[in-house]
Amino acid sequence: MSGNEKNTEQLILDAARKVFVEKDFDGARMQEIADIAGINKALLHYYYRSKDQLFEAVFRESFNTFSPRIFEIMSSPIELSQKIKLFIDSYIDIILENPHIPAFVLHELNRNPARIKDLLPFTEKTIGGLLSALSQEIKSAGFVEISPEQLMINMIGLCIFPFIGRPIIQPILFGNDDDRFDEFIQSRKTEVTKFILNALTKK
Amino acid sequence: MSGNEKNTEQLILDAARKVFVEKDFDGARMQEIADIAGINKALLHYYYRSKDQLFEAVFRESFNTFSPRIFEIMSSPIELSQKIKLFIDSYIDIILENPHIPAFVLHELNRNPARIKDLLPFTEKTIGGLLSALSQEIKSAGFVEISPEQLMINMIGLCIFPFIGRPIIQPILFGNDDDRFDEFIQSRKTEVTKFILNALTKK
DNA sequence: TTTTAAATTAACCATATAGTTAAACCGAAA
DNA sequence: TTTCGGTTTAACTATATGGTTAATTTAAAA
Repeated sequence: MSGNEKNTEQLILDAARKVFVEKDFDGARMQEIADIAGINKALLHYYYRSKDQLFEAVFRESFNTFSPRIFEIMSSPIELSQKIKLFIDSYIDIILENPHIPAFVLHELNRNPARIKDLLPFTEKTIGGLLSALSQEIKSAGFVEISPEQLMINMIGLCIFPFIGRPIIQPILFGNDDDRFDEFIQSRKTEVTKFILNALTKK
Repeated sequence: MSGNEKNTEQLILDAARKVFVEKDFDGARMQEIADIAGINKALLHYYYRSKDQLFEAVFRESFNTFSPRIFEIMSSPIELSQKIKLFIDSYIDIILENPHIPAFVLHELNRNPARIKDLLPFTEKTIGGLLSALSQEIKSAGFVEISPEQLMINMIGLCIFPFIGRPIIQPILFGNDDDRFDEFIQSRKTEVTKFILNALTKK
C-alpha cells in the first residue's frame, strides 16, 4: 500500500498530542482524535484502554521533553556563567521547538498537582546535590548572594513566561504581529543571558 | 429568613468563579456551580443566559483584577528604581490575594487568543506612550541598555512564574512543603527587586 | 488454499450535561 | 384579600460523549 505507512499506535499518539495540547483533557474529544488519526474511534480504545490512559501517554511524553535537559545542563562541569548562557540558549530553543508544551504541562499539573509524584525521575538527593553545588558555584564565581532556588526560578521563568503569556503579550506589546513577537523571542536569548549575568555581578 | 442574605446574582458569580477557576471552562459543570451557590440549576440560566455568558462574567472580573494596577503603577511619576520596587511588591501582593487567577486567565487566553481583543482597555497609543516613557527613564537613570518590552516581560514573568509553576516547583525544590514554598515567595519580593535593579545597573 | 489471530469498523449503549418549560412561590401593590 | 411580576424549583429534553460489542477485513502462518 502507498502513502500512510506509519503504525497505528503512533498515528493515534500524534493525533492525541495535537488535540490534547490544543484543547486540554476536558476539551479534547476522542472522536476528534480518531478523525485526525484517520481511524475509527474504537481503535483508540483498542490501543489505549481509555481517554485517561491515552492522555497519560501524551502527557508523559510532553513532560519528558523538558525536564531531562535542564538537569543535564545544570550538572555539567562548566563554568557557571557559561552554564547559564548555555542553559538559556538551550531552554529557549527547546521551547521554540514545542511552543505549546509548557502551558500544556503546567496547566495539567495545576489541574492535578498530585500527578507530579509519578513523574519525577530525580530523587530528593539529586536535587539537593544540584542545588548545593550551584550554591557553591555562585560563591566561587564571586557573584552576588542569591539562593540557588531563586536563581533557578528566575532562569526558567524568564525563558518560559513569554510563551505562556504570548496571547496577552503579543497583542499588547507588538500590535498582535507574529513577526515582531518572533523577533522579540529571538533577541531574548542574548538579552536574558545578559540580564541574568549582570544581575549576578557585583559592582 | 436568617443567614444567607446575599443576592442570588452575586451568589452565583462567587460559586462560578470558584468552579471555573479551579476546573476551567470545559471542566466546569453548571450543576456543581448551582450546588455551591445553593440554588437550582435553572436559576443560573435565569440570571446568565448560558454557560458561556456566565464564564464571560467570571473571566472579565478576573482579568480586571490584574491589568489596571500594572498600568497605574507604571505610569505614575516616580523614579524608575522606586517604580520597579513598587511594581514588584504590589504585583506579588495582588497575586498572593488571588493565587490561581494568573493561570486561569492565561490558560483561557491560550485556549481562545481572539478573546483578548474585547478585553484591552488600552489603546495602542497608551501602550506606545508608556513604553517610550519607560525607555526614556531607563536612559536617564543611567541604566544598562534594554528595551522597555524586555524589561516589562522580565518584571512580570519573575512575579507570575512561581505561581503558575507552583505544582512543579514546590515538589522539586521544597519537598512539597507549603511553608517552605510560602517563605520562598515572601523573600521573593525583595529578591526579585534586588535582582532586577542589579541587572539594570552598569558595572 | 486454509486457518488463525490481530486489526479495524459500524452500530450501539449508558450516561452526563447544557439548556428548557411549566408550574409554584413570595412579597408588594392595589 | 386579590392580583401580579419577579424569583425559584422540579421535571424534562436533546444531544454529545466515552466506551462497548459483535462482525468484518487483513495479513501472515501452516
